[in-house]
Amino acid sequence: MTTRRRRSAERITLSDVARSAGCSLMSASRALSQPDLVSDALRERVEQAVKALGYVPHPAARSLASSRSNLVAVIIPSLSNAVFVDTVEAIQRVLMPAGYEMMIGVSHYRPEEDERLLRAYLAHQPAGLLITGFERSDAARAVPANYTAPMVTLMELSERPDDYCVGFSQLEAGVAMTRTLLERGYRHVAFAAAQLDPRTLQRAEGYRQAMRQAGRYEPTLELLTPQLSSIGLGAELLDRLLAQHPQIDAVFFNNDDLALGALFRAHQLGLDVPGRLAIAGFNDLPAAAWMHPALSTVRTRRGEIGELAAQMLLSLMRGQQPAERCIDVGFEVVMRDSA
Amino acid sequence: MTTRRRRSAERITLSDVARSAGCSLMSASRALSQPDLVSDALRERVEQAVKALGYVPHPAARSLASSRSNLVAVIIPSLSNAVFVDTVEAIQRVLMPAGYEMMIGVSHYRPEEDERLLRAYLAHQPAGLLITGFERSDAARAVPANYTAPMVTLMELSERPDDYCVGFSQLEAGVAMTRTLLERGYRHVAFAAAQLDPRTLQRAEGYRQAMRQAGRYEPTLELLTPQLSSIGLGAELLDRLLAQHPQIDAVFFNNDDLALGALFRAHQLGLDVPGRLAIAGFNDLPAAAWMHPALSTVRTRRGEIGELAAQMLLSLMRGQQPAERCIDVGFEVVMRDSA
DNA sequence: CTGAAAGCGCTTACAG
DNA sequence: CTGAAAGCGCTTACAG
Repeated sequence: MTTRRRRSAERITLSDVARSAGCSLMSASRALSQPDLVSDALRERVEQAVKALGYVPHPAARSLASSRSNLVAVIIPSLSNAVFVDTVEAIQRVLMPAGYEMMIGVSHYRPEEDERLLRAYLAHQPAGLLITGFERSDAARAVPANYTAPMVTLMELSERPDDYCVGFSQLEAGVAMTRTLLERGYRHVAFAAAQLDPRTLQRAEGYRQAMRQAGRYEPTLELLTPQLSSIGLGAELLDRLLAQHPQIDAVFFNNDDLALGALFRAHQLGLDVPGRLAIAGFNDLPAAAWMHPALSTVRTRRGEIGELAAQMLLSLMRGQQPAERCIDVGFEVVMRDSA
Repeated sequence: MTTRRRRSAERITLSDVARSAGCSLMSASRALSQPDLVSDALRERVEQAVKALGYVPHPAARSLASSRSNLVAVIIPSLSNAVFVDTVEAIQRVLMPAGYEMMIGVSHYRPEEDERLLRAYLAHQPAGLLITGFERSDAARAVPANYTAPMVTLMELSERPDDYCVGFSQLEAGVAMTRTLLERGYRHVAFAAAQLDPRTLQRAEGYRQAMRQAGRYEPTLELLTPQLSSIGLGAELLDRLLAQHPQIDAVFFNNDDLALGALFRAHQLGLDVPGRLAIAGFNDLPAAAWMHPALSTVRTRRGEIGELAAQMLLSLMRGQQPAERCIDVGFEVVMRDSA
């Protein structure tokens, strides 16, 4: 037996299955992909052959021939952020049983990387795309149009009529926590954020609007840094804020990691929270409720975002229009003991 | 112009590039994949054509024709566990610049799921595989042998001569922390664990060996539950341990999430840590050092594991033998204030 | 250094 | 309900 090229361990192909089932290659193909269009007898023979030979379809061949795939590309900024992990887990829970596989790309909050991933994944002819946020260069936004794959955006909301999305208003969430703090009587409310991705900046804008509206906005009370968020950074930001603006009586941190760090530091400094200084976070990570004092924060529904976005994508991939193009899952201000 | 089948937006193919560059299809192919074998002039014309047309290679076609791909399959048990996130991030940091893309599969600590993912990913003809742990059914272990893709195992160590791996001895780590606790004078050291994956059980065995060796082993001091680890569960396990065995003076938790929960609960109960009860964890997550009291734990080098494993896989995918087949990155017992 | 041809493993109209 | 043929976009020996 002379094979011109050695296949890795003589892969079992659909034509082996067909031969073993005593039918044509394409009947075998049909028996697997459109079983309804085939006689019961044939279907059974093919299924047995598949089992007997241990046949596994070749995704690349299928994708090349059909210009479709069972791949869903998911692009997120970070895996270190529990928010995106929860979202991805939820996505997987709905996509996997439906027979899809995920390609997860992590952009590390870098726009160029986000766009590179988008292009690279599109080349794989994914059946669908799940991407984070709308901010993207015009060129990058134009790319998906050349492909037929449906796309649902996570985390943010859009007014454009041709967008599909599941998220919540980051700006409104920023407004809501700031207002709550002001209503509780805090006068000098600082805002501290790291990373500075679009959603962070939207929340910052919300903070600004609420402060302006209350006539209490002071630009110097905003502390923004491009560094990556971490517990340690939260502690550091608290130090800086306290040194520069001893008059502050509350800090709204852009996420719980930072707020946790600030809470730890406050404890080290013997600072009374919330007596001397109130501290609030964003996301409601598991540790938030366990801290002493328990952290006040904004609860985000990232599991729901992942689940609903994946379901919407599933509809689109099946050629159905979802009931809503953009779903607002909302958020919830959760005041505990720290503010 | 009659196209028999409508391609999605008339994809630009390599033959478009060849036509535009005024050369044959296969010279174009060579100019891209083996540029050294081609004249400078040709290479430049092809490169220009690629740029002008915005050509993007079709991964499925390439993979089908060459029976190779730029996909590396990574299978981990969980993304909620920061340990695996750190590992995956490190893997991505070395694989991405080398031109590979990752398919991440999450098994949720379910052996069937782990094996299903292994088979599914293998069908994609990945260039390489990175999997977690060795425990796998014989059938599943046999599968990769049919494929040529090299495979490196994460987290554990192996004695078998044909395994590639990067990890550390989970058993030794369990022994080390238990011994340290005993040396510090704790007499009734309990062990609490959730999830019960192979690595957890190896650590439990380490605990058992150390306790037996010290003549202090009591089976009832082991609290094992198949539930998923979480801060809340840690608090719960502490309650149960305290109720059933008031005599315990130390608890070694299988991971930091559980230990953190126990620390929070101890604070709520007004329990003196480590005076009345010592608490130790495993992994050294970022929050561990910030707790009050700071958590004693076992530091694991998961970033290093990911990095070295990816580098080893890179060598193997290039056909080179790595210097070592199994790398032991070790671990470090970090005693802080909680024990 | 360059090219014509075959082939990777599958699916898709089109006939029967 | 079933089959013969063409084609998806690329790479790989083999010639020249």
